[in-house]
Amino acid sequence: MGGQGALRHVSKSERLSVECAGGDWCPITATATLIGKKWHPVIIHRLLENGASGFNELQNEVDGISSKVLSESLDDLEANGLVDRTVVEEKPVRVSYSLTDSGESLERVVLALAEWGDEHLEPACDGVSV
Amino acid sequence: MGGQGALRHVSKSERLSVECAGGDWCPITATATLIGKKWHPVIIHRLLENGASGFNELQNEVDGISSKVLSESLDDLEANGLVDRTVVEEKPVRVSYSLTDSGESLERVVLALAEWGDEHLEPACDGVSV
DNA sequence: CGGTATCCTCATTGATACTG
DNA sequence: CAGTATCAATGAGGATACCG
Repeated sequence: MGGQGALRHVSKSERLSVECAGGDWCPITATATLIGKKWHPVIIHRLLENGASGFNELQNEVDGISSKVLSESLDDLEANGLVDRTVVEEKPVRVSYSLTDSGESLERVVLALAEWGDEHLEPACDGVSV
Repeated sequence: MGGQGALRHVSKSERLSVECAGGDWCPITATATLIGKKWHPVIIHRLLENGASGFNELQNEVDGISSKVLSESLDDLEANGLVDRTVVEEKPVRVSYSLTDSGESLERVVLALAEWGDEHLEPACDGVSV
């Protein structure tokens, strides 16, 4: 996948540096806008952990999210091709949310987020580093 | 303050999974709250790229940010021990913002963000434009 | 240069309630 | 189970102006 074979010979960090410089489109801001919606990363993380889930199932796992916000988030995520919504025609009818390929590729990001927070923000432990 | 006691050998992903489950403190949300402020990741990225920078210097590099928001962001970042503010007593007096150790450790996160956006959101693929 | 102080507006959330 | 509808509250972000 990722068939944009046009780019070559420029190192990734170089490109990123240039792209975020100013005036240009910035992948960081773009991504942050996409998944920086407060609940999005958690939802994705849950989906990553548990695989396909139903709506209420998801709501239970996220803790604190309202159905409205979950619905909106899912909507947004779906619109951006990150999650897949499938209606399972059984009885009772269920809806299954799962990550698309693109969504799964966010694992690195979400994990990076989680690990950093885990290492630098732990609440119960002593103060933050100096 | 070592009082954490027994630190079991639980895999990292296992811990993260548990921590984000529900009711508990969640490192993902916590981190997202910290650096998900729309401009924070970009600021950090710029600092990562260019090293210590002055206020206006930073404002120029970020493109589009107002002094107010930059000020607030920097404030927030500093309060969370991510950036360091140093007044350089020269002439003319300057202020230098740089990343703390903790801030630099965000490189993985920011890079993950940037790379993902670069690979999945490229504007040319979408037909967005000025 | 390096910020603060206002004011204003739009986006997002949360609570609650209701539906198929 | 899986949402949608409303409404009120919050707050982040932008524009502009001003100060040391």
